[in-house]
Amino acid sequence: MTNLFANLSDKEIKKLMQVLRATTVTYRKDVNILSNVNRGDFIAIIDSGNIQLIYNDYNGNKTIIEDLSTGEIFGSLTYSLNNDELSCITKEETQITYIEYNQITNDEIIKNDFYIIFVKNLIKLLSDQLNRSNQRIELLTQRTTRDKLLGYFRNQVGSKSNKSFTMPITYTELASYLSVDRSSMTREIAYLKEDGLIKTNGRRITLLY
Amino acid sequence: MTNLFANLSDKEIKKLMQVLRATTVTYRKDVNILSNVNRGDFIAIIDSGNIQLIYNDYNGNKTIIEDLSTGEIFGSLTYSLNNDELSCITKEETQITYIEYNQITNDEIIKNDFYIIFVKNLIKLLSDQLNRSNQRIELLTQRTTRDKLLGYFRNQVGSKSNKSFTMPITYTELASYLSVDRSSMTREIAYLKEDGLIKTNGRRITLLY
DNA sequence: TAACTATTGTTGCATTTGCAACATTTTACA
DNA sequence: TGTAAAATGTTGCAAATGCAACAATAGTTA
Repeated sequence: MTNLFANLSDKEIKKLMQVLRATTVTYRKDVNILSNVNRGDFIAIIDSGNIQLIYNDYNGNKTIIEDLSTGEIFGSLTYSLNNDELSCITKEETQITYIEYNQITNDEIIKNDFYIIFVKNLIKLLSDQLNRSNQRIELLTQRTTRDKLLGYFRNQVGSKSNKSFTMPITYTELASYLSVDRSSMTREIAYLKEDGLIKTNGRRITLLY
Repeated sequence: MTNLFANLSDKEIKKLMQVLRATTVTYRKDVNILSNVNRGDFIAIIDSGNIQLIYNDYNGNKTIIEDLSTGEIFGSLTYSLNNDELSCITKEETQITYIEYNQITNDEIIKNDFYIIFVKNLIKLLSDQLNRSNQRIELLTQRTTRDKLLGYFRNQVGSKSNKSFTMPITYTELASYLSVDRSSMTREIAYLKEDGLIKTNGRRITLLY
């Protein structure tokens, strides 16, 4: 369940979906879901499943811009999807709810007293997404692979005292997230171990400084 | 004037500011404005002036994460500002309006019928910011300086037919935005010219492909 | 307008990184 | 449980890039 409907009862959600004129679609695996979306500003909520936003370079390269799963949102509110350089591929069977941006403030919806909860949820969701994007920018602007890795590791550790964490994604995905070559990244992780800055045990990483 | 108050009359804005318990502060040049903010979620709107969000590396490096000016917003809704790795410096005399996040949905404000306009403005502002961040991520994830530059240039040209534009920022700032070494970037621009991909005349750039 | 500051241009060099081409290990699933 | 697919590890090499150290302009302000 997405946070877009947090603090709302099932009944209220149902009512909300109705006045928002929300539509729900289920896609098979490996479908480009934007190819048949009739445009206009919209929000898409991933009810279940997993999608990837992929940037198609003008010279044919593909870059995974973002990997989104249950509860996360995307759409023209988060990305400029009006160019054909972005495609959006389901990585498994995926259910998506679409809401048109203009419906968010339609005449009917604002009569409901729970509307304010919905609005606050939406603002929270957008700002969370913005925080994530900006956190990634912080990492991407690091000059070296080493600094990107250490930045990521420190984010994961946060303010925990034991300075350990288990990788929430694969190393392959991490390389994509940090936009570095995977093999070079593996090499740099080896150097980090040599230099005594980190210790690893499979997916478990400990900062030693 | 920020877009946060678009489509609202002066009277409505005044009322809104009052019920939002918004506060306005003016800072001198080169002040770290977050050092004395009493935290909690907030939105800051730049009424006039210019600020830079700066990431302070654990080893002393500083990176300009973002450069914001009149009309733009920042705050905990857009950045995790609770760590002390980010500082926020005014680059000139700057006036800022603060709104506490929790006030956005307080009891008083929702009685006003113009509230819905404010909400829609806020959502628009957040999503614009998100679009900007994500557009930057698209560039930062390009593997080479060449692709970053071409990506930026193509964004600037957009769908214009003449494929020309005038740089809205300095080359120095562009290097920071793309997170590449400035001198290397200058070199790459020279290569792009040699290869006949672009033509430049000072700040004026033309794509030739 | 003189003097200072910021921006832009240039180049040699060391280092980092991407790329390619593998071997090995783990995971998924029929 | 066996097999295919995905993830991880390794390494040589060429290319891209950061860094440093300048010179040359352009822009700003006393």
